[in-house]
Amino acid sequence: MSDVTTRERLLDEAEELFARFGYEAVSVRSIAAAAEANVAAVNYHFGGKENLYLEVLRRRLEPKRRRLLAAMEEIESVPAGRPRLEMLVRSFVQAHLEDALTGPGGAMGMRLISRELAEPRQGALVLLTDLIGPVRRRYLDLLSEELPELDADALQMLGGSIVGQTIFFAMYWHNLRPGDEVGALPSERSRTDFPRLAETLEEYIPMVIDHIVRITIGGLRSLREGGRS
Amino acid sequence: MSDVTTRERLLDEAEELFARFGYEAVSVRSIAAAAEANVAAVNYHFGGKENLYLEVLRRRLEPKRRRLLAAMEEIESVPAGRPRLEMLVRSFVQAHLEDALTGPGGAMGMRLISRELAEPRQGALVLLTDLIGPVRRRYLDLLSEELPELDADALQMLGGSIVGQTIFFAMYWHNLRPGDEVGALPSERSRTDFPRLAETLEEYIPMVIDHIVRITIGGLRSLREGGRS
DNA sequence: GAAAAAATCAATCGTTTGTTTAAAGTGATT
DNA sequence: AATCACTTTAAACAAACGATTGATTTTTTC
Repeated sequence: MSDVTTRERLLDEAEELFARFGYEAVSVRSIAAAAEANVAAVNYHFGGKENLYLEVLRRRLEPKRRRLLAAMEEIESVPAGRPRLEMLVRSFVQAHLEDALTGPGGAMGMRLISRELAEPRQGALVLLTDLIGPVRRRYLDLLSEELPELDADALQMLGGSIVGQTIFFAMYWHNLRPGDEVGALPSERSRTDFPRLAETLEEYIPMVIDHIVRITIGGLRSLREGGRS
Repeated sequence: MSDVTTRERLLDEAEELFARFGYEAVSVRSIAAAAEANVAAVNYHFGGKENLYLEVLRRRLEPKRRRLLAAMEEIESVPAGRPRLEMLVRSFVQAHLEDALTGPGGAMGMRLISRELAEPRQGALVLLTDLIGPVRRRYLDLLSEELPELDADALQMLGGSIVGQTIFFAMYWHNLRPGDEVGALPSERSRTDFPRLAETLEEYIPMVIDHIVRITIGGLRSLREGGRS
């Protein structure tokens, strides 16, 4: 039939389904059906539903990891200073958000991650921290180099602010932004009065990146000044 | 047996289970068992699993809504200016985070909400926007009054920054912060090298509130200045 | 205290779940 | 053409799922 292997089709369809409905809500049968494969194919190729999920997660996380590492190496070649600090924040947000553009199913990666944060699965969270953990440590080291006056806790919280905003705006695009409900009546559409903010991901992403960078850099300034706001 | 009704026990246990494992992963049977009730009790009192979930959600959302409304009315009695702006941000973060302290099962509310953001259920998201939506609109109006130079999109994004950080730090406490795995070996414990940041919620919450407020107010300043950086 | 209403119970309904089995199919190597 | 490892297949498995039934118990109402 098609030239892509059953294994790959399973991964692709599983990713989409897992991202849309969550691990528990997706049955092995629905994955197999979407991939036009036999029910047993999941167990044959991956050894179970759980392993398939982990493989889906790993496949999405690995390029993100590499992208972050590449961005950090590029930054390390830049002399210290405020532009470097801004580059650091920007490249981090960019690396996460731009994944939503790469490839057809790329938009699913962030959903998977945000879901994993809200509903940590035994083993999946370990995989996540194992893959991303070292990058995160190195990133914090770079941040620390740039902001020696902040202690470990303050750095961690700064990182949390960046990650939190990034994940939220990713979730906003996928889950909160109105107007994409297929088959919805125009009256039902946009029953939430959230603004759409942007029409395409291509405009949304730089918009969000600029916003987060500006908030964070500005917030950082008041963090360094130390005093009451 | 106990003086609390079966209905209430079902709500309590369902909340805990839903928050910990997600809607799909929790069976009606496990809820009934935890509440020491019959399997049919869920259908008798709520008319199905889905309705029980919605009721759990509503019960958590309602006090949060009232708290936010009360906070806003208090703020409206304060003259405009920067302290009022900071109050606005602070009270919002506080209202969300402090819910994690009120009552025995209060910590579950935020988990439910963050999960709902990552995995929006048909109908549950409607409930959420119906209950929170009007409050949000009023909050944005207050923000707009304070920041007339920002357009609707910028205000929405500012709100996203606040919500994103708040939710992340709530999830961090529950899901990422190491050290609370019951029955875990000391070696398995804190396999993630995330800092604990605080030992109790009582110290964690003001710490996070201060951080978010500082970041946001500082970031806002650079947002108002408009120019680069 | 009898009648009515509300709540709880064990038992069971028809489906669906993830996984396993053994047989059949496939394409390359010998 | 035979052997081989690899893949796909239909069928079946026990277990668990949400929901329902009709009988029984508890509580309320008059």
